[in-house]
Amino acid sequence: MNNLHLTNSLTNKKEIFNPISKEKVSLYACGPTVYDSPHVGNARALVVFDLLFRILIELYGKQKVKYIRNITDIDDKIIEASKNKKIAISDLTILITKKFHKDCEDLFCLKPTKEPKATDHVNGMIKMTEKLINKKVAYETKGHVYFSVASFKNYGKLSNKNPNDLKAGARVEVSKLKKDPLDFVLWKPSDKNDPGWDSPWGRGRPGWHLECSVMSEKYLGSNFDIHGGGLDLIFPHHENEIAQSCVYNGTEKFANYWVHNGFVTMNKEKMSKSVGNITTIEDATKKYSGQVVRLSLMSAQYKQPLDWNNELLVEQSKTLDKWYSMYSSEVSEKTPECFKDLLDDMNTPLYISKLHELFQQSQNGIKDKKKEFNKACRLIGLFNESIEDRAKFKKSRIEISEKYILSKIEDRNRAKKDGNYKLADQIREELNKEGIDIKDEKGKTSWNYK
RNA sequence: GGCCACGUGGCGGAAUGGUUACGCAGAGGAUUGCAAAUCCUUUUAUUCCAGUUCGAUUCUGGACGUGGCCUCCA
Repeated sequence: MNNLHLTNSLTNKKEIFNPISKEKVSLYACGPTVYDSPHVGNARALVVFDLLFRILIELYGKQKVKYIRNITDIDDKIIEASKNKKIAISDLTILITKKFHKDCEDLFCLKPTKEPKATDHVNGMIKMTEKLINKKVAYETKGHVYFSVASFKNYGKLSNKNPNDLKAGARVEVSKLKKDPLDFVLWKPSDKNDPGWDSPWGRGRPGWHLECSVMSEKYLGSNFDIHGGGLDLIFPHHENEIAQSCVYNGTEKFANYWVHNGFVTMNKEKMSKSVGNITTIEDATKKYSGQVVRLSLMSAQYKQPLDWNNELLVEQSKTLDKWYSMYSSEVSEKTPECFKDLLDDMNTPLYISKLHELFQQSQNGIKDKKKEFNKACRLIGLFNESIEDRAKFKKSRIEISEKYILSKIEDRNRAKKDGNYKLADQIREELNKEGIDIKDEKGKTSWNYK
């Protein structure tokens, strides 16, 4: 496979990816709402689109790919969280944004080309709302502005939903201000104490969907290549984005390809804050390291569910330990052969199986395979930390000192010399329990953090 | 109720109209004082029923099961 293929949610089919221009390839991914620590579910989307970014860079060149990932820093959940935690909104959003950036770094995600914030684009959102009202697809009632879904003929195309079915199945309390239960908010009034901006409809704040329409248009144009996000954003978020943007821009097409990642689950159930079954990225990376978390997130193809459990993490940990024995700063220049597996709708499990193969060939000393293996690992964001840094991380997890370890090893070697293998084995086992691996090779004893 | 995805060996997880995935675990061997690590060899699978076909795990239909969206969510 020489061309990138992606499953396009618009058609629900795997399609050949043809960018609008090879000189300017565009990717927009929905970023976090900064109200609470990001969890592993968020990490999956982060890693999936980071990987897609890397693939596009490999294909078209770093300078030619634009990757925009927004930060939602105004939202009802943020207001609520700031009240509950008794923290000022700006303090909260700054704190969580910092945490998010730390998580991105720990997971070895490349920085997006731009990371626009919603609050920096409120004017654009007001302008978009005004234009939608002028175009008669939006209406104002009592300081609220709604988008009229009935005025957009393609509504439901992305999520494969029939607006009539949606009405029949509506199980949410519908605001009386709406003309139609399906209509969604572009602008709403803010209470005195809540954040708000002056607008033609009074002091208020934007609806959630609006920001992505405004920011994608500003940085990528009215028609761009790929829009990504989690499966749960298809409806209503992305559906509403399409409706707004197409009417606003007067275009038929918004994003040409929609790519959606599957969920991380816990015991087969979706990991989500509302269910309460979350692991934060911070906790996961502290316990297992960012690389192991990253590798684990790539162990299933991005559209499939991925169950998060200790066995998975332990297994990937072992794999990475093994692979690190072939770590090298000498990296092949060439794109590895197995890159084609990534081109096939980002088939990471197949790609990883090729890494195992390359590892084995490197181990067996086959020419240039070690360089190729190192290149292939780096291509998907692995091997970004040196052996020393990795050892440092492992060291941070154990309590005993290096001095103590060395003295114990000396004790053990003495016991071995004396033929007291029982004592030697006992010492080895003790160190093992403390998180230290011992090996005797060619008459020399070496040790490593587990 | 509407729509969608999925059901592969002990576990995770790819692929495929006929032929080895891969990893972990298990078994045997090399190595080792014994281990560990590594290498070599190896056992185990396509939910059920019907159809299309010379042949189906793969295509079609149905059954059963699991999960998701339809409300904030990655």
